[in-house]
Amino acid sequence: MGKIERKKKLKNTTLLQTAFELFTEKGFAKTTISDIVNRAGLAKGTFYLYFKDKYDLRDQLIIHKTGQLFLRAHQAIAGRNIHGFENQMLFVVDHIIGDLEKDPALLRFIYKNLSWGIFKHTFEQTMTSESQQFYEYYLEQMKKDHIVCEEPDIVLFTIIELVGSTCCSCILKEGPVSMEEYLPYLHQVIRQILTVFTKQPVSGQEESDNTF
Amino acid sequence: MGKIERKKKLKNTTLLQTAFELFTEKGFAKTTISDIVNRAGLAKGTFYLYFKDKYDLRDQLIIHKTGQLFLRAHQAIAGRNIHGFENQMLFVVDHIIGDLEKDPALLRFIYKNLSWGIFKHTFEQTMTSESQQFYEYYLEQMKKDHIVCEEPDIVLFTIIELVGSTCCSCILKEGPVSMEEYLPYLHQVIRQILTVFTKQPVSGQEESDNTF
Amino acid sequence: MGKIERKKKLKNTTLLQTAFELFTEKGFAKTTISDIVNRAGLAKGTFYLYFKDKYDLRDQLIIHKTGQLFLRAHQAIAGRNIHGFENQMLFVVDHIIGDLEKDPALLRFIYKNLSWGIFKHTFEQTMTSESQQFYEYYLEQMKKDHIVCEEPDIVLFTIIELVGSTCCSCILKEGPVSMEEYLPYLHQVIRQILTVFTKQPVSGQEESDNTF
Amino acid sequence: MGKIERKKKLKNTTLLQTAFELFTEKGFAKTTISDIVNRAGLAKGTFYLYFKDKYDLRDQLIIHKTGQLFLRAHQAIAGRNIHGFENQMLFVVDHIIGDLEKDPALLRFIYKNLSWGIFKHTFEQTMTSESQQFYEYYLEQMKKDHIVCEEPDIVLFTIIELVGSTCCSCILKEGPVSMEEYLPYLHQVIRQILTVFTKQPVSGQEESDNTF
DNA sequence: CATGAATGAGTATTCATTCAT
DNA sequence: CATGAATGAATACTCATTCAT
Repeated sequence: MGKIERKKKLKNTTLLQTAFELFTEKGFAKTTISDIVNRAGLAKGTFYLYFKDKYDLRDQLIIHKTGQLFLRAHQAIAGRNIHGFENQMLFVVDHIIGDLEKDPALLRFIYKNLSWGIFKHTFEQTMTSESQQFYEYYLEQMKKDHIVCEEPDIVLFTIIELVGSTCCSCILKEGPVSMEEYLPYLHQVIRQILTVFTKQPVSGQEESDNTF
Repeated sequence: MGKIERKKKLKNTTLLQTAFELFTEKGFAKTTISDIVNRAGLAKGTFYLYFKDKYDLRDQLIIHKTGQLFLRAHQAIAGRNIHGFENQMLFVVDHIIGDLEKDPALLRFIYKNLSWGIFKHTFEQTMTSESQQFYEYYLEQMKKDHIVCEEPDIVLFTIIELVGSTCCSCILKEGPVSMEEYLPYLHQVIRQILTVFTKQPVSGQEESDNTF
Repeated sequence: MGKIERKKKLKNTTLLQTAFELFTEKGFAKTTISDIVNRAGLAKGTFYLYFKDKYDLRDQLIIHKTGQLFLRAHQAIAGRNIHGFENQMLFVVDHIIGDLEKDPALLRFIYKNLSWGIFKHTFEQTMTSESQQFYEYYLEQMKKDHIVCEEPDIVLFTIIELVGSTCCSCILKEGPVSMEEYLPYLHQVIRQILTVFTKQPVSGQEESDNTF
Repeated sequence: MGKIERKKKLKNTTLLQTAFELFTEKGFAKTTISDIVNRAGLAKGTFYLYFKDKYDLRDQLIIHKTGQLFLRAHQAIAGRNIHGFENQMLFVVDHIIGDLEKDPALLRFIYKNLSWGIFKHTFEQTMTSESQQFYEYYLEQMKKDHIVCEEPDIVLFTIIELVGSTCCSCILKEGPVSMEEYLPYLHQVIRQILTVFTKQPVSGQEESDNTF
């Protein structure tokens, strides 16, 4: 019976994967269920065995894809030796922006829902592991740096909203500036946000603690 | 023949107005051209005399409605005696948020396109007078306060994106916090942004005025 | 503008006619809107300009077709010299049964809704002229024969229900007997019904009156 | 292995029972095989082990349910002391009408197929015991009352068709009259039919009883 | 300019039926 | 015998757009 379960899982994944390809290629609105199942090599009816409708699939996909964005940034930082919470956050932001610049279709798909996946867990049990992982990493790094933050959620929320929103304008639309031009300012704002809402430890020891 | 001109203008306005009602009532996707012309009391063909398609109408409407949002805030401030650029900006932000809280349907319609109207003019001639007025007011107030700002566009852009984006999450979605809870933090971030990217005049005369 | 009206009327009729052909050929359930508009040479959307859906069309058609059944019987009797109300009624019944025997597909379509069209008018203003004509003829003939009937509706209703129902069983289903065998019995029952619920004039003068 | 037989019988009954519930709740057309097996707690494939398709199931059900209608009337009469064939027939008719008035959903389901179950046996071996029982009771009672009837089938057929057909119109549709108003007339017609097609025994004892 | 009848491509969704397990 | 995942044909209905009047 494990065989059937595995087959089902595979079909689910195939459907998600194929749909994402088509959504980024032709856009969500112009992608039909037929397109998806045709490319996935499945029957139309099968789609409805796995998803309520196109919107259900899209929402699952947005959460999954935003989660991956954070996950990739999270994984990338693991290999580097980046000291200090602030620098880590900026690295993550840069990494995400880099991903989105390379893949504007992904950005268009996620649109301004960057923060969605991250804060779903606040209310629901079913945390998407990917974004949940990043969220825990975020809290952990604060702790490691002995940073005291009364409202870590609000700080993260503010940063993500700002990044997501400005990315959309700078990369996709004719925002007032290009992402390249905007980046230094964005960095500065993020630094300010972190400075204002967190209390850095007084002494300098933390630097040595941070080393890993 | 000014009479004909006036009639045309009226039809245009009626169409915009009716469409907005329907968009906020039933959502953009679920509103059909038929719905619009039926309620407007016009013929289907007439729609195409005034707009290219539903998307054209929507875009005009978003720009118009975001413009009005800024215009109303701008007009509201005129009656008050609010000193200091920062306080003025915060008043404007609060006023806009107040409007959006009262009318979530409007927020849903504008979605995260708050900054759209304001920066259209950067590239196009056809500036919507409403948002353009606010933009000029913004620059003027900076000048009045002898504030030096190298990139006023970027500052404004950052603030508007942040406000628009967080409004959507806090008011429409189950954002991590309610707007009420978030507002103090939003204020603080905006103040920081203004502080960092502008240079206040050296002398302290105004400073004392600003104190409240 | 009469031209457009005429065109609309024509399309409505074409749609009704074509649908009836298909309903009797393939049955109601197996006939699709596509079938209908294809054969009618019209566009799919046009169908919905004239009918709410397939069921709306069917109901209009049943009323129309039952009406015609009565109308044809009514017209046929005009040419004959049939004396006496009872004989006239039996002629009408026989004529209708004859039509239905010749066209079992029509019978299958009308199914057991023979009485529908006749008694719609009791409640609605919009009487289908065809069946309404017959109803008036029915009352008129009673009057001419000086027949007193307290509940002419109930008498007619009983007869029509009996005829419609037994026709279905004898012609379409494997009723206990064939229509041919059943007919004499049916006649006798109808005669009984008329005898019991009406009061014939006492004297024999009426015979001469009836002559036309 | 009577156990297996019993299990199969149970599933068959469950399926019939569940389907009937759904047919009367949502109508035949709107009830799907999925609906039926879901509520019955069986697998989809199992349905096809017991019935050819939905129509097969429906037909079995109509015959069964019409049979029960006659059976219940038959059982009810057993407890009473109703003398005379005519009175017995009227009691049966009233009992059936009573049942149908209490359960219009059942009437809608049976529609105008009341006579179906009764006369199936004329051709097929597989007589549904329920309706067959009534048929035999009907013949027996005639005999008991020394009633001579040349075509008992036709008499029964006429009565059942009339009852079924007028019930549908009076109870379900906006027939020209309500069932309550129609009932006396229906009784009279049935009495007439019995009178005309049967020969009462010469001796007058019962005759006087019957007269009312 | 205005109309609104006609169009027909386009799409989501359902559901009876099968068959490998 | 029983299951239920998979199928995919089948279909109703919508709606933006056009164009003859």
